[in-house]
Amino acid sequence: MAHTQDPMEVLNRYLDEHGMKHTRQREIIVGEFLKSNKHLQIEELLNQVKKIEPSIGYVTVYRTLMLLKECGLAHQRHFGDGKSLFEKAGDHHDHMICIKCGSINEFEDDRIEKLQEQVAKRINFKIVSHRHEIYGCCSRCQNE
Amino acid sequence: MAHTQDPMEVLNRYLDEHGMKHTRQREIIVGEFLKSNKHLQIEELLNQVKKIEPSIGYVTVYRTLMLLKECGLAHQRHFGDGKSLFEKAGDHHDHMICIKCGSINEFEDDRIEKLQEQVAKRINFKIVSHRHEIYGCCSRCQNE
DNA sequence: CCTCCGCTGAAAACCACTTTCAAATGAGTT
DNA sequence: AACTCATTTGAAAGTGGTTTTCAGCGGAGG
Ligand SMILES: [Mn+2]
Ligand SMILES: [Mn+2]
Ligand SMILES: [Zn+2]
Ligand SMILES: [Zn+2]
Repeated sequence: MAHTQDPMEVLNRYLDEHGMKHTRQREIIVGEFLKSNKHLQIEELLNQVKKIEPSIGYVTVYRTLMLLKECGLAHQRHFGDGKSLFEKAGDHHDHMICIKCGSINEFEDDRIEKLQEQVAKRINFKIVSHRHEIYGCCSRCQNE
Repeated sequence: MAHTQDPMEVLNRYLDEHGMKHTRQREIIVGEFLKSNKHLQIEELLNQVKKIEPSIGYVTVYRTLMLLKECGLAHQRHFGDGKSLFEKAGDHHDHMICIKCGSINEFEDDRIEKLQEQVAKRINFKIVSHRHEIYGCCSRCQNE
C-alpha cells in the first residue's frame, strides 16, 4: 500500500504533472536542501550548492525553494531578522528563537494546539495555519 | 497614588526626558493614532493625518510611530502581507488573521500563555516576547 | 538531429521601509 | 521681541531582500 513519501519522488511527480523539466540544477539544489537539517537562508544553500556546481546562481536556488514550497516539501519562515529561512517540511512544530545568538529550538505541544483550535472554534474561525514563535534568551546565552 | 497612565502624558514625559520637542506634527499624528482602534498601516494613518494637515509627509508619520514604539505606546505587527501594522499598546493579546478579507480578531488565553512558559522553562529558555498568529478563514468569509 | 518550450543566470525592477540633508521650527536665553 | 541653535521636517535618495525580466541554453519527445 506504499504511497511513496520520498521527497524526491514527490518532487518528480510534481514536475511531471506540471510539464516541468528535470534539470541538473534542480537535482543538486534539492539534494543539498534535503540533506541539511537546519533552517537555511537562501545564500547559505547557495554556498552549499556552489561547492558542487559553481555556475548555479542565487535566482535558481530561490526559484527552486519556491518550487519546494509549492509542492509542500519546504516551509518558509520569517523570524524577523530580515532574511527568510527554509526548512524541510515534516511534523508540525513551532519555534523558540534566541535573540542573542539566533539559535532556534523547535517545540511541539499538543495541549497548546488543542487550545488554539478551541479559541478559533469559539468565533467560528476556520484555521488554515498558524505561527507560534517565542523570542528570548537560550540557556547557553544566559551564562554569557 | 495616581501614577498617570495617560498616553499623551507618557509621550510628553518621554519627549522631555530625551530633549525632544513638542511639535504640531507629532501632536496631530499621535492624536489620530490614539483615536483609532484598528491595526493601522503607515499610509492609512498618513491619510487620516493629511485630512488635518496635508503638508505632513510619510516620513514624519513613520518616525512618530517609531517614537511611539520606543516609549511603549504602540506595537508593530507583521502579518505577512508586506506592510507593517501598528496598534495601540494595551493588554497582551494574540491575533487571528483572515486570509480572505484580512480582518483581524484578537484573542487572549491564559492557559496557552502558561503552557508557553512551561515549554520554555523545560529547556531553560528565558522568554522576552512571543507572537502567536492563527491564519485562516473568518466566520463571515466562510459563507462567501 | 530537430523543434519546442521550459529553464537558467545576470541584471534590472520592486517595494517597504530607512537614512540623508538642507531648510524650518521649538524653546530656552538675552 | 530678538537671538541662538539643536531638534524636526519633508523630499529625495539609499537599502536590502527578494522578485521579475529577458536573451540564450538545454531537456526531452518526435
Ligand atoms: Mn523548524
Ligand atoms: Mn491586536
Ligand atoms: Zn542564544
Ligand atoms: Zn474574512
